[in-house]
Amino acid sequence: MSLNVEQVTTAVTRLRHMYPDAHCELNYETPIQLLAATILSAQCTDERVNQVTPTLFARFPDAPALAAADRAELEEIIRPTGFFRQKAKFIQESAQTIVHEYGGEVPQRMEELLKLNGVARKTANVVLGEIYGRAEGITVDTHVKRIAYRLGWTTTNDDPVKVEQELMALIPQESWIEISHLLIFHGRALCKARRPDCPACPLRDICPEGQRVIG
DNA sequence: ATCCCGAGGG
DNA sequence: CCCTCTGGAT
Repeated sequence: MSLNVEQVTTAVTRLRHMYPDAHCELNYETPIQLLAATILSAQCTDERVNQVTPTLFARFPDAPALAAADRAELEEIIRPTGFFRQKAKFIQESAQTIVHEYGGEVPQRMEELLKLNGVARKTANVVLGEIYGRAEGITVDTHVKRIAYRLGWTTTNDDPVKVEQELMALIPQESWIEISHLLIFHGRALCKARRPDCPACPLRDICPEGQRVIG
């Protein structure tokens, strides 16, 4: 067993102890609502997503409503999350496809989810893991990508698909859903993009980046 | 490689 | 001012 595989086991144990409640923090009631919230979460804190989704879901509660929504009204509601024109387009077109092609139900297969405009592997992995408990891959967002690279678990920091493949080869499948939540919580708390708090980090002894930082 | 895009922190 | 936040399409 390679060094990194042992490090992953060690890291998961420590992170689990540090963030026993790590989970998806997006608020939603239904699969289509999670899909919409996840699209909104691109380059945006989930805290801000949760500020707009109550209004969004009150006004457009399901796929038919989102599909038929007035685009300008939809854009206005989600504006604070940034990229609001693209996100409104993605949410509405996905809702229309789901209504017309999938009987109003969010598809349960990766292949079908990836056909939705605005949905790539990150969003598909969130939906599959959160709604159906299915781990076909690993959710690689900005936190997961950054921390995996710092830990030396991946060789690239700019190709999320390659990062996901390398992590899938390194991490046992039963941890695929959990690892993303743990790394996201860790990214927000300590292993931040700007000024990571390495002195407080429980992974410092197994982190090349942490040992380079002074403090 | 570039564009979409707002809000908060340093 | 610059950087970052559960990205994706062109």
